[in-house]
Amino acid sequence: MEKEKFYITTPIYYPSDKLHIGHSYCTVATDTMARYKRLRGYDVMFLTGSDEHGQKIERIANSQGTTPKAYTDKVVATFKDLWQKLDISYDKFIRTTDDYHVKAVQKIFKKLYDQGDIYKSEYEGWYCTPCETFYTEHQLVDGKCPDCGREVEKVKEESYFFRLSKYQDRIIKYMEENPEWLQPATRQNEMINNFLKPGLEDLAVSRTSFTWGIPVEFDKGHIVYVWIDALSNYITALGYGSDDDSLFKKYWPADVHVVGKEIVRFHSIIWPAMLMALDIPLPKKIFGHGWLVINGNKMSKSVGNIVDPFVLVEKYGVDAIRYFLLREIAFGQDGNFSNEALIQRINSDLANDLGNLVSRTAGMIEKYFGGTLPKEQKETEFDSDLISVAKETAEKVEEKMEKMLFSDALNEIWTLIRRTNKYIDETQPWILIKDETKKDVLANALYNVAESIRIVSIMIQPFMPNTPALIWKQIGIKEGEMTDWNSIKNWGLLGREVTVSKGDAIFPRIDIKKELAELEEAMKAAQAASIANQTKKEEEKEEETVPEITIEDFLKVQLKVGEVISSEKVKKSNKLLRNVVKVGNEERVIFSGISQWYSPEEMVGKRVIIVANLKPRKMMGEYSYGMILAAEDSDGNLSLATVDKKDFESGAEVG
RNA sequence: CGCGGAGUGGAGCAGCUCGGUAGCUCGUCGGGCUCAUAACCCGAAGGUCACAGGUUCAAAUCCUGUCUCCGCAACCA
Repeated sequence: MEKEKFYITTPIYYPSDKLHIGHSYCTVATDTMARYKRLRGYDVMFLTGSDEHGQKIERIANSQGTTPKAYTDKVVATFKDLWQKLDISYDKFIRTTDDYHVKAVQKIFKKLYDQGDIYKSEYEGWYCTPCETFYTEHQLVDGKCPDCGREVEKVKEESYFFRLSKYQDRIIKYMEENPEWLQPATRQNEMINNFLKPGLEDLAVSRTSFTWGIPVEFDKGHIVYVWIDALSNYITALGYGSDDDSLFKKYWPADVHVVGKEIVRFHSIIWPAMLMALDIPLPKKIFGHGWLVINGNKMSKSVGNIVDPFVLVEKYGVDAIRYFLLREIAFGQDGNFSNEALIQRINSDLANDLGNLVSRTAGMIEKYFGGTLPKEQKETEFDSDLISVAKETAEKVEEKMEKMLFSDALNEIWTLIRRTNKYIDETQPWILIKDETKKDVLANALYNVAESIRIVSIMIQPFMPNTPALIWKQIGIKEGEMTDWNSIKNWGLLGREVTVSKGDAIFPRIDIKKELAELEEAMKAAQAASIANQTKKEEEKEEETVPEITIEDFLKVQLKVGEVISSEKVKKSNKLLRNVVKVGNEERVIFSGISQWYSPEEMVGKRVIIVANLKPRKMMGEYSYGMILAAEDSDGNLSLATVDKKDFESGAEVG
């Protein structure tokens, strides 16, 4: 009989930056599912990759004095390195710069154009010449460039459009008829309410404003924009649009696209519309997972709370990290990441519960029987409950895994681990050993514990690729029939004469206090290194580009001392303070993006230096009259420029 | 009234679709045990299920309203 196929994908990641623990989380989850399906006998295709085109990459490469291809080659190498460290068992890694992908995308584009699903038109936008960037109406800030604040000019850019609107009703209908299609269910409501019901607009699918991308074959100057380029990776990776599409025929439709919640929209609206247009079946499922948040905050470079997976793996090993990610966070929801929680989990679940169970079992078999259990064994009254829990666990784990409820599945496995620890207490081997006539009972008890460990070790395989082998070595079994998934439903498969060889602790306990301190430092060092790298480059660039000015230029800027009369946080903004500043006899409102470093209370009474003749600018619905000066260090921390005499006259000129 | 998510014992979460004894892990306290990685096992304390109304014999669960937090967006002079 031919194996059933299972095609699973991660998003393809954008190499504008290093990958962080959030990307790792997504990929680890996908990998775990892939491993699980392989264990269950499926013919699995697991795809991941990189999305390498676009203006941003072009710019970064330029700023580093290199080519986009050379730049992405470098970053993609670090992707692969990370996946290797995390034991990601992908079957294929697609790069959107791969030539088969490029050709296939061109074909797709042409086909859609020929059949009228793509048409040429132009879209109106705003162009900032210095930044060489297009903006849409709503991206503008007070009618100016959101990047540099300069004037923008209205331009029409020629572009190809995909008839997204045409597929709107079909997508809504599809979602309503297949409520399981987009998981978790709340995401579907979001899509329908936010995007589908208000109405879809046709989608601009080409650009002429940059060149790093896949050219539209029949219209030079146009580059295929991200939608068609990136999304089609899921089919081009299988050879769709190439001479050999046997893999595509075999594996498509995908069984599940695992994606982050921020890109659910693309995968549940644009991608299905494209597939409908191409007359290709839709993926069977889209799973939008949540984010890892750090102490309740989103991970972000500007906050500086990026967690580096390399550091963690280095310190605790892959299996512990993988376990933590999948156990601690309910898949589909946001979850907290913290070093404390990580170590807590490692100590309590891995070291105490699992590691110690293996240790004490191997220890007893060695100590009481010299390493091998005798054949003569006699049942105890506690056996049946342990055995039935083991059987139930196997069923429950399968149930949870089908729904990708990784945390729940692990929870079930740990229930069996705890039950096994309890069984040892119930049977009291250390008492039995004192009675020569009860050797058979003792042997049986230890056998059951070993058998339970065997079953546990099989079920944790998808989550922890390395630990099972360590356990097998200790309880004396080899990979094969005895480690097959189906064998977990078969209590007693392990030979009665178990031979152990006690080794080192699988998961040593961690001194939490000491470790936390060390970890903080390692993270900081890693961060500092990467930030230093960046800022160095930025500084070099700035030094080059900031021209000298004359004293006349400088005198155009009117600096004055102002006294902060009152200050309040601006609602809905995480950086802005609204300050009322007294400058001489007048009071003016000045907004300032410093609330991360200064509380409103602290601000009041400060004598700050302001730019007094700055053109007023509307922010958050109100005008700001001037700018409060602050210094910014290399980490982005701000410190206000103030005058050092506390009651210095406000309104005084600075120069 | 932009959209969405969340508010459950000290912490982190489950339960809410299909109303009916509030559950799990960690932590705390007490006990047991000693084979083991100061581990394991048992027990206890601790919750007006954000708040206010409503439906119902019965609401954490359904309905209405309010508040707070988070994300998207906007902004970050």
